[in-house]
Amino acid sequence: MSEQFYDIAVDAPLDKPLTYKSKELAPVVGSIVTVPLGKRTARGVVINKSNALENAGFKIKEIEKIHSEFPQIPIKLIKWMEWLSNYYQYPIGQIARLFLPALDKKEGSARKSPVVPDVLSRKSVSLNDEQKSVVDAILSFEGFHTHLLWGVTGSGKTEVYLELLERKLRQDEQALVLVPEISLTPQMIRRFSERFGGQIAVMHSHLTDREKTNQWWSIVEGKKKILIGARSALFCPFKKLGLIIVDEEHEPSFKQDAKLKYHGRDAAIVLAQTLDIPICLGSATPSLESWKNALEKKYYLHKLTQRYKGLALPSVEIVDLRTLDRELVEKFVLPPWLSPALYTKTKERLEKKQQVAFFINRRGVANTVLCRQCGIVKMCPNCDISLTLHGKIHLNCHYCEYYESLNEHCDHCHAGEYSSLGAGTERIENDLAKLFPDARIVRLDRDEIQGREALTEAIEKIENHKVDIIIGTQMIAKGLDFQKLTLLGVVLADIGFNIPDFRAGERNFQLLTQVSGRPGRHIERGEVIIQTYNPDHPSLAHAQIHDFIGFAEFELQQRKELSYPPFSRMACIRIHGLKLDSVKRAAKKLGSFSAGLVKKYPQFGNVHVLGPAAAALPRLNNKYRYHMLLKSKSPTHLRAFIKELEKKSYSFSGVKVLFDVDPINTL
DNA sequence: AGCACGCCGACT
DNA sequence: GTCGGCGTGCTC
Repeated sequence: MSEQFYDIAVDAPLDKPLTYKSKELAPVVGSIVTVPLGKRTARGVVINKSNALENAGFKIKEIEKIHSEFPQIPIKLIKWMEWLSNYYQYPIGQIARLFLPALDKKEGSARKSPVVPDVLSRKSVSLNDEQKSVVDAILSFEGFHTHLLWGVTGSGKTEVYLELLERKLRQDEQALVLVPEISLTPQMIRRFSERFGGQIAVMHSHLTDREKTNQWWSIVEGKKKILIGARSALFCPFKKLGLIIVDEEHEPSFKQDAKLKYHGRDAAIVLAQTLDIPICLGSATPSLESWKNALEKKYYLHKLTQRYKGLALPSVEIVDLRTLDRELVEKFVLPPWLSPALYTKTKERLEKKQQVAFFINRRGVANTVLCRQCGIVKMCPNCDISLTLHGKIHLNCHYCEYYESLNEHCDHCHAGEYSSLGAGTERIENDLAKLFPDARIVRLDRDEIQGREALTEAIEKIENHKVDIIIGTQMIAKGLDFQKLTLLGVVLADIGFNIPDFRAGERNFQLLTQVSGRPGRHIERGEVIIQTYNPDHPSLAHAQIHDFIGFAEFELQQRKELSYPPFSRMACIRIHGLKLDSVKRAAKKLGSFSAGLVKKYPQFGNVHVLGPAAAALPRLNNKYRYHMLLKSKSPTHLRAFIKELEKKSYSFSGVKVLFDVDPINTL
């Protein structure tokens, strides 16, 4: 047998595959191998037969071993891997590793509790006409198409998913259902098992290595047909994948923020394209990226408009905190965060023995500053992003270098005093306990509820009506459905839309829409009260009338004017290191290097460089952090630009430069 | 990511 | 003297 060369993606942070040779072993593209690497060995995937010659300037080593216990990675998945590596600027060998299970194969031993519950009942669900026609429409296409399923809360997106899965299974194909990690509750897995019995596998980060390995093999060998998982489930090499569903496609948590910083939804779309299979994105409040694609007919839009049992959506009332009735506030002795309207309604509901929830959006930990009198928020004049308060008087923009110090009185009305936003759950709990001494209160937030059992316990208490008032953060926004809950108060909506991010409005709309779907799903029409200092904020006004289309239209116009995504692509360059001055110096050098690129090459003329500036958290884990944002209408040029910066980035000692393409978190 | 090499402080 | 701290550089 003659000697043959192979390009192998080895498990090391190298920017390209390495070349190895072999005489006796006959690996093929996709084989998992062990190769010598320096003074050690490493695993890798054969990604090419190479025509390299022996005199390439380095010594070509021999492949040590082929792992025939693993199936070969299909060529299409290798293509996808190459796309990921190229697009997200991450070493291909470290992507290859993600395809392999952590442990050796072993047949399932008796375990504590099965990952997927043993449910036998094959519940068949009947679809309404709208759902049926959506399923038919989606399945009428052959090969790769992206479908956007837009359905209001309670319109039965899951039924559509179940039917799509059923039909795919009949064709003897497998399917992948991607969901945000938080949605992967035992309740939701049960819902799928009730329909598909033992054909379900599950994959998420809370499983043990043994559990993950077993689930992995059950899909790879085709014993299980449907994999429900968080984004990491994308890396399972299916035997015969025929459909991908991405539920809650707008969820920012689909973006991984460490290592390979991929977006689960976007990577799924490219995977579907590579495999030439359909993909269905679902949401009640689609991301503007997806919505724009649907408007431009790049995605097929399918609508679900009818709610289950014809229940009306809750009424939403907006309370303007700037113009409270002082007399009433004093009469009831209310804390400053509580309006007479919300207080009175709460009282009414409690007297009717119904439940009331108080929602606090605590995401805005970054302190935004606003005038108590006129409600105007301090904004950056360059970026149209709210400024962030540091210490007592320092106002910084996190997108550019803009800085100012805070004046005593409002720059706009010259009368009101500034105050920074933030009212903790604990404070609210204490105040409510005083106002309603007989009410039983439960608090659901990260501090109070740790782990799945605590949450399940709290939910049971609420379901059995052992609780009258629920105080919670995002935790109560997600999919919870309580019989007796008829009133929900959003304590301070402003925290949500003033975080320093151009997507703040979008997130806020999504969140308000989501919480507004909670109350009144059973006994009577629900009611939502939103307290705010900015009653005219567009995300609020549209959420009030459950108007996604109107919101999207407005927001897209804004994004277009400021050329933010989806009208451009962004990349965040993160620069960090232990010494402030070397980080600063590296950041400055990268900044001027970037400016040079823009000037020198006409193709980079459409790349806009913002910063470099100190990151919102300027020191994290003992490391100083700077960042720089790139914005461009052309993804191709942006990628080429990043490649140039990457080459340059090796020249700084003691400083690390990381690339985040399509960043979700720019803090 | 590993692993080795190399250049400084502090300890038998 | 040398043991070991971790900054730096390389891996087909």
